[in-house]
Amino acid sequence: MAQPIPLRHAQDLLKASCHQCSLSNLCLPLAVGEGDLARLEDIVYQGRVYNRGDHIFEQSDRARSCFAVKSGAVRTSIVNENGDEQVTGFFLPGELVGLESLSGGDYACTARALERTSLCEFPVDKLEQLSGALPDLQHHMFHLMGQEIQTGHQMAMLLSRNTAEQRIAALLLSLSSRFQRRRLSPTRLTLPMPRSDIASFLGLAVETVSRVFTRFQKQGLIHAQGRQVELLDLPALQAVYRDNGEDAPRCQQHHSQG
Amino acid sequence: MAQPIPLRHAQDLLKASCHQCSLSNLCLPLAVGEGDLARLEDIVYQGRVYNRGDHIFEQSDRARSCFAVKSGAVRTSIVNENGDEQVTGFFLPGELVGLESLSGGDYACTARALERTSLCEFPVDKLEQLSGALPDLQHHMFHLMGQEIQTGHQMAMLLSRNTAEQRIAALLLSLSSRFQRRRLSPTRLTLPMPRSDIASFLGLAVETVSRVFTRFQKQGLIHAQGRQVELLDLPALQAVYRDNGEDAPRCQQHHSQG
DNA sequence: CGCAGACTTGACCGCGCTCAATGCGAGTGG
DNA sequence: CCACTCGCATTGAGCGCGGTCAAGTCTGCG
Repeated sequence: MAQPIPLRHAQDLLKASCHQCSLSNLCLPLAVGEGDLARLEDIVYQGRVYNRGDHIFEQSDRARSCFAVKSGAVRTSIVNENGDEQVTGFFLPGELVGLESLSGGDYACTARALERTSLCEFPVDKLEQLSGALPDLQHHMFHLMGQEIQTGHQMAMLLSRNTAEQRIAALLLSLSSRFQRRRLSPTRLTLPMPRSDIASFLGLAVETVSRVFTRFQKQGLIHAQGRQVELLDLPALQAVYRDNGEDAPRCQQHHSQG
Repeated sequence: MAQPIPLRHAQDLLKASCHQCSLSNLCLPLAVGEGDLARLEDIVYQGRVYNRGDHIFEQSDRARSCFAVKSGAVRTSIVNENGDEQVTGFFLPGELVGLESLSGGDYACTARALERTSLCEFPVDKLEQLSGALPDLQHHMFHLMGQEIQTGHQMAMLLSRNTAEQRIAALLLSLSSRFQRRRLSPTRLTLPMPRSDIASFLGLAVETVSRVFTRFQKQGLIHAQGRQVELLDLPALQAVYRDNGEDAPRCQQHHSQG
């Protein structure tokens, strides 16, 4: 996190530099050249800190900004007309939250900090202006949004055609590779979210998530204690994700083909 | 593919004008002023015609263009490493296919014509260049992509928290409103896709789709004969989508709350 | 008219949901 | 230091939605 920064004026704090950020190679700065980085720093509010549970933006509020995660973790969720909530995404350091706010209008989801989290804020109007001026930035924004769309389709596939075990394996593998991108261990993770968020995100009941975790543990795939998870056998997890674990088709399983 | 159009020079064929297109108020032209429309027409290949089943682009091919549907209908699908296919979207006249190709790289899905279909093709590189020059166009592209992301989240919600009846009601209502946008009847539709595509899109078995259609018919909500569907009671369909139809909670139903 | 592909209908059964009870820290006050 | 509580996580019992398998039925087309 970003606390031990020497206390200067708030101005300075908000204008800390992307140059020094360890995530600049995962975040927007990677899109622009050295010369243009100053212009990006010019529109960003850096280093805002949120505590666990703090709301970053709220569904139906006017969408003014999108955010890059600097440290901590964020979850987004939507509430439908029925009143029940679904988690739509988890965001780790280096990732952008609220890209869909570039559609203009209001936020389509609510974003909350899952733990102590610091964010950089990009006002959408300025980001749009700057994208018009910097082709590389525009290209990168298109790239990110395109990827977000693809992620959505992958998610739809996961939710509609895969068993509970496959969904959870997929989530663990996704987290693993995203931890690895940040040069953290891909096998020893601390989940930033409770089981209930995992359940909501994957379209399962909490009980099912819990049961699958214990099943994986008994099979020696993971070692889990609360939010501390060790992935003991990545290839096996990938096999679970791909074809539900066993090559021997013991019996018919849910959703075997379409 | 492009046969029964009066034979002129290919040049003329490809440069038919957005000015005259009845969909210009649903499509990209709506984003740019009269003066800039020529520049959009300049980069578009108009009026390419595809027959039912023709592939428009293929997953893993180099992503060169996105497409606007002029008439007919398109479906996109992805094939995962397991080899099974999932339909990820249906596209009707006025809608853009392959927006996620703006991520650069390869197409993440396959697009096929569901019936005789004509499309306008926008090369992504030129579209990107032009977006840099025309802020309104860039804004609109961001808008469209942001909406696509939101649609994905809605889809995830539908797939993970809703019953078969709710999913099918939602699809029918979606089609209804999209037909209405084009000033067609919102209650008498001809489905452009077979049941199997509906099933794949909604994460259901074909048999289930069929059963729900007959159930809806018996309840007087729709009248369906093959792909001809009449929506007899839109409010009731909306009620089904929202809370599974009945105000009396007769018994516990799948996914009642999260 | 017969064949193929799309759609429908029925029988059966399993995954994952609901309901309900229990285990397990962490924070609080006596 | 322990009793109490509250949130989170785990475990068990029971059952329904929707999937698979397997026949039909309908429709268009050569």
